[in-house]
Amino acid sequence: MTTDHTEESGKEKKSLNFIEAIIEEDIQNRKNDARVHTRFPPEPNGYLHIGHAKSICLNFGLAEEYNGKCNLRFDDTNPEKEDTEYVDSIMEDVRWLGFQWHGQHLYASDYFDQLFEWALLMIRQGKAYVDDQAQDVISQQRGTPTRPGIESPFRNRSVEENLDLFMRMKAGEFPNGSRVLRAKIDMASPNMHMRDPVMYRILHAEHHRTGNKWKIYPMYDYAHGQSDYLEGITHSLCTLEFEVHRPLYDWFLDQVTESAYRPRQIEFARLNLSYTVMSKRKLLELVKKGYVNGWDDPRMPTIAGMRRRGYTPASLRAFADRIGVAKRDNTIDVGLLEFMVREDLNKITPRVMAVLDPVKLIITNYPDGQTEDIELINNPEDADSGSRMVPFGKELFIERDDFMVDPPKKFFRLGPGRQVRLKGAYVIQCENFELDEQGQVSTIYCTYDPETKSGSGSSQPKVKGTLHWVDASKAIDAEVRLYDRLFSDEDPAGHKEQDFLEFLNPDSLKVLQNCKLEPMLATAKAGEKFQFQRIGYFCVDPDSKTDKPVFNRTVSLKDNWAKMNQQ
RNA sequence: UGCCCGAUGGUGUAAUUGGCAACACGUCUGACUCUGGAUCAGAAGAGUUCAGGUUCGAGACCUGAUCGGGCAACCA
Repeated sequence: MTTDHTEESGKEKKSLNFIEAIIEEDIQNRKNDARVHTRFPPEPNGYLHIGHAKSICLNFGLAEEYNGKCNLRFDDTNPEKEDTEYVDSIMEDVRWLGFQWHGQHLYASDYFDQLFEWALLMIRQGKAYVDDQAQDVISQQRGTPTRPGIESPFRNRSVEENLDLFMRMKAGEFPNGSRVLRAKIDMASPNMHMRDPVMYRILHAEHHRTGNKWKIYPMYDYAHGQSDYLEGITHSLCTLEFEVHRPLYDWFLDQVTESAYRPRQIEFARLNLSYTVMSKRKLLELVKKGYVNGWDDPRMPTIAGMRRRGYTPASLRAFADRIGVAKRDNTIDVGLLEFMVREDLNKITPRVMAVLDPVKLIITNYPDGQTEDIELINNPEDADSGSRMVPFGKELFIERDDFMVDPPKKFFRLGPGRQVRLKGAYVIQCENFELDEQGQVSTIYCTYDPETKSGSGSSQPKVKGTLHWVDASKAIDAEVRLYDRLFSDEDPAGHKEQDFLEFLNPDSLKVLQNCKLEPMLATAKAGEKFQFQRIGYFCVDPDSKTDKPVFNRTVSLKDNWAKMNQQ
């Protein structure tokens, strides 16, 4: 969304997206009494993902922006697929994102009685009929996009017979699939959806809310618009694939009302994110086949997964705002999402010391047995965040990456003879190092200059690098889970010949076991977020135990050194 | 051979009575820095899918084409 600063007024004038433009025009014309009432209508058959987050932010955001209301309505017209488990997770996700729906949460199944009455009305008006044909016959008669369909032999039976049959369908007299109720529209319509679409099918299935009351269930096209109408929805937002359904949405409304009030369906392009998949089917497959550890695996683009990963609601909302909304197909660079979290986390997150891949460093001239407390600022971006004391001693751990036996000139860290600052403490100089049998650096020996303590103000040697560290004797052990993109291909689902699973990134999860953290982190609670100084943003995973903290990497810090090395 | 959408830098989104294309991410420079983070300063990068037309003037309007997406569940 672009803002433009008008100099005279000093006010921000936001440019409108196409939906806002429609809404403002409707308000202008006092359409529907100038009300704005949207709804978020998930089917409770899976977990919400970032694409839904876009829709949630849109619907609830528009309601807020125009002093309107937004309902949460579960589209539960298919008892075979839907479950209460999902209802709960969806409500949790919406609330977590920071939105509150208007009144109670609602269900399409709340309207089954009314929908049935209206169906009866349509039958009486000769606008609907019961078709006894098998599914594949009906399907064949529907024709193709380029060839008109043909009319069902049952299309013109009497109102009485239709009424009788439909009542008996409701009563459960017929088996699944034996009959349907169809709208009588136009089998020759160039729009496939207008070729006598099915309104009701027979389903002897237990519904998660209505139990065994119903043996027939309404189809989406029939139920959705009527539900909107019953709730007083004014702007019914959905994704592009429903564009061709709109004439049907309007047609069904025409059959039951002549009132001036009308909900309007508006379609927008769904979100696509690079390096991931978004379809429920594919996400389900990842879970079912065990490629990830459940719906809330931090690598999943689900809201639950992102929450566990450490994303904040504010960052997701900012993301939704930034990507805007339009009708053209789009693929958002996942880098933008990452930028949004960093931006938020940078402001709110306490900085802490954590060494992921530790190597021992001994300060040879530091007195044996001495320790001291070093004061560290919690967050330089937040003046109110204060400071804390962190233990420092003769033996420390530093990051293995921060030392090179034979460093290049541009390497600003430690190497034989080189000087660096230990963050918040002293300047040290590397005097020596030891290798183990594998040739890996096992211990680094340094000397320190007591005069260089942080804040001492004394003229200090200029050093190029500053390292993070932890006191070896006081550090706590932790497990750290490093997450990377789940797929190594930008568009894993976009290959005709190859299955998306072939593009799974084998390194999407790296578990580090011997990480060393500053002591204060022992008491961090699940969900708490930190910046591991110089590394990235991390949060405490629910798997965390008091004696075994577990941290998830939300996103790494921007790393120019790594970038330089790639080139 | 049908119907419905869409097309603006690498990626998104703007340009609201037609007035010489803006913002964000990314990229590249440089400054600063006790996070190679953040911040700050700057740069490159599109002439708006193409061809006609209307107009003094078109990314916006008209016509045609091209390309991309969607539509043939008793799914939503």
